[in-house]
Amino acid sequence: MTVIFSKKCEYGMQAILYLAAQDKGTLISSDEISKILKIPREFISKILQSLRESGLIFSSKGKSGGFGLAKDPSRIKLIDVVAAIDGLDIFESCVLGFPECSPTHPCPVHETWGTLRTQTYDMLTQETVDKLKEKTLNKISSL
Amino acid sequence: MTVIFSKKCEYGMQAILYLAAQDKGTLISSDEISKILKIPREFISKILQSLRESGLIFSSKGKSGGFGLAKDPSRIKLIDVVAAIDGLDIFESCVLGFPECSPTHPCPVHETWGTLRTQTYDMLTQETVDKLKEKTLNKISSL
DNA sequence: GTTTAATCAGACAAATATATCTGATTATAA
DNA sequence: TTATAATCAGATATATTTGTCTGATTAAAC
Repeated sequence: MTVIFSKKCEYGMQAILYLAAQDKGTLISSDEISKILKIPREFISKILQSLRESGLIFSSKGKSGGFGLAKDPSRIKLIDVVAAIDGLDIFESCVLGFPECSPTHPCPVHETWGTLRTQTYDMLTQETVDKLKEKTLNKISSL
Repeated sequence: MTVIFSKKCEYGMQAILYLAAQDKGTLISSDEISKILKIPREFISKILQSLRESGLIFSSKGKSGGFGLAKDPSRIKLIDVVAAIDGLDIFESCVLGFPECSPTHPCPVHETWGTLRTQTYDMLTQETVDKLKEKTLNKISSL
């Protein structure tokens, strides 16, 4: 096994990209997200709830309710979803699993890994969901 | 939760680096590795067995037995340990968890992620355990 | 030869991640 | 006002990862 992000986080990113790909103001039900993205209904439902608690999306209850982005898509970054679901530990802890890996007690790959990690973090910080809208629509259309 | 490599894989890399940091020809017991690296005895034992099956290290049974590198440290790369324990799926599957993420059906971050992934793969391929010996000795001395 | 210290093998246990079930609550639509 | 379709909440179930236990096997040391 090797994972970058948990399933929850992957699904969360897919879902938020899906919401960002909709026309502004439209509400999407968890059922639709589940069907389109092929994610277990109850599972994505939980994930959407936690994204709502994190303030990235909002929800409307009752018939014809659903989910939508809670703020402007230019202000929602992939790293926000990662931070909300998986947390940012991965960007601080040692890739070899050594305890107390730091500049003063570096692991054997401390610097080289640090560079890659920073680049990854930057990428996730620069990628806002609106920048990815076109590509998301493209991907969705092939699902 | 966010993981790059599994605990098994992290421990495996630590252990093989530890073996590579020893004088050539010396055998190290799983008990020593367990104590120095603070890894549960029986757990690292299993991991060492699987690394032996993969041909990266060898073992000698009986009193004064133990483990050592099975080939020249200049020929053992970190990616070998990853391949043996976690497998290389991470370098092929979609970071957003989309099925069939490919150049013809790319996910929204397909290219940018691909670049980072390749760099990571290259790093793990270039880092042989002998190149890391000095740094490993340094780290070990602080454990 | 007997003791000792190591690997080896397989079952078992605990913790975590993933997924499902049940039913309550809410708000729209008929 | 009733039926419907949605979110919400908490408990439960399954799968995977991580870690432990027991004992067999092996080979060096005494």
